[in-house]
Parts: sequence; structure tokens; C-alpha cells
Amino acid sequence: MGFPETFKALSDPVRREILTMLKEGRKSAGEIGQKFDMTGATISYHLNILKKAELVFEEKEKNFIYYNLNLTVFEEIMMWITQFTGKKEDNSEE
Amino acid sequence: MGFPETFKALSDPVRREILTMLKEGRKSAGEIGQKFDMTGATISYHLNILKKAELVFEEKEKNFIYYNLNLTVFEEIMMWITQFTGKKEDNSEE
DNA sequence: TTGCTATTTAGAAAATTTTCTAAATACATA
DNA sequence: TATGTATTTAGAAAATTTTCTAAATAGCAA
Repeated sequence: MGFPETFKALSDPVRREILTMLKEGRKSAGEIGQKFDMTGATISYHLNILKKAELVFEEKEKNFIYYNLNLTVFEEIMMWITQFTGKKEDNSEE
Repeated sequence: MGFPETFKALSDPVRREILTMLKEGRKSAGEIGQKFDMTGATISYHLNILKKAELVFEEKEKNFIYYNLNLTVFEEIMMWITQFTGKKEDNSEE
């Protein structure tokens, strides 16, 4: 995957808002788009960046494409930041 | 401060590399610049972005300006990510 | 003061990112 | 098959970011 893509993906407010929406559970591209004053094409562009950064994955179902959070990469970002804050690196609880 | 600036600041590889360098301790703008194949003006631009994001602070001493990590904001990013990974939010050890 | 070193500021050029419109694809169902 | 809905792709325009050169500022030291 690569940190460059991940951090780039997180650097845009629209994309962070999309991630926040997905905390509630999967949403279709259309549902996500309704939250923003942008064309579907632009939302699609942002979703693609999140997908390439592996921050989300998609599930195709009927006519829809649903987007989900992929938590693995969030863990990796945590690790990266941990090198600065010096908290323990293995969160072995839970 | 604001997450937008912080994430923007972290989105550039040069700036992340600068932060990594500063783990060792404070460095002057000149010392930082030696690591990169860029003009001092460009380094200064990146340092300013890190400073505005409050990821670093500066100490002026004699003819030099030394840059240091400011760990506070890293903690805030950790918090932001924690909302996704669901780890405990108060790291009350140490 | 004058000159030297360290760094920033200003403004322009180059590169990248974000957004849009229009067209394309894909699937579902009448 | 034909039509409609959901979403993406292509290509261009607009906006932002990164970089450079040249000039400015600031402190030190002769």
C-alpha cells in the first residue's frame, strides 16, 4: 500500500468526512454523494482514492456499490504516529 | 489548530521525512536542508507548513533557527484515528 | 560599519489535485 | 430487448501545492 497514498488520501476534508460516515456501516456511492454538494463523478473520484489507499473496500450488490471501512490501514497509521508519541506499539488488549 | 492543516502537513513525503529527522532532537533549518536535494527556500516553505500545523516549533538561537517536534498534535491525530480503530482513548499508562 | 552566514519572503513557473460535463458501463426489470 | 437507475471513466477547466530564482531580513564577527 504505502504511506504516501494513505496520508494523501487522509489529507482531504471530503475524504475524511466519507470515512466518518462509514463508521456507521457500509454506504453506497449514491448515499455518500447525497451528503455533499458535488457531482457523482467527483464523489467517485474521492472513493477511488480511498480505495487505492486501502482505507475502504467495496462490495458490489445488485445495482449498487457499497463502501466499507478497512481498519487494517488505520492500524498502520497509528503505528507510524506511535514512533513519535512513544506509546506502546503492540496494542495487545482486546 | 485544525485537522485540515495537520493532515495536509502530513500528506507530503518531504515533511514526514523532516518529522522523522527531528525524532533525534532539534535541528536547524540548514541541517534539515542538507538532507534534501532542494533549495533552502523550499525547505523553509515546508518548515512553515509544519509550523502552522503545530507539528513543530522553533527556537531562535544566535544566527540559527532550530526546529523541534511538538508532540501534542500527534496525540490529537492519534485520537482522531482511534475513533475508527476503537482503541481506548485515554492512554493513561506512563 | 562592512561583510558573512543562516534563513525567510515574494513572485513566477511547474506540477498536482480537485472539480465539472458528457459519455460510457453495468445491472435490473418491465 | 428497451428503458431506467447507479456508478465510473475521459478529458478539460479551475484551484491548489510545490518548487525555483532573486531579493530581503537578521544576527554575528571582523
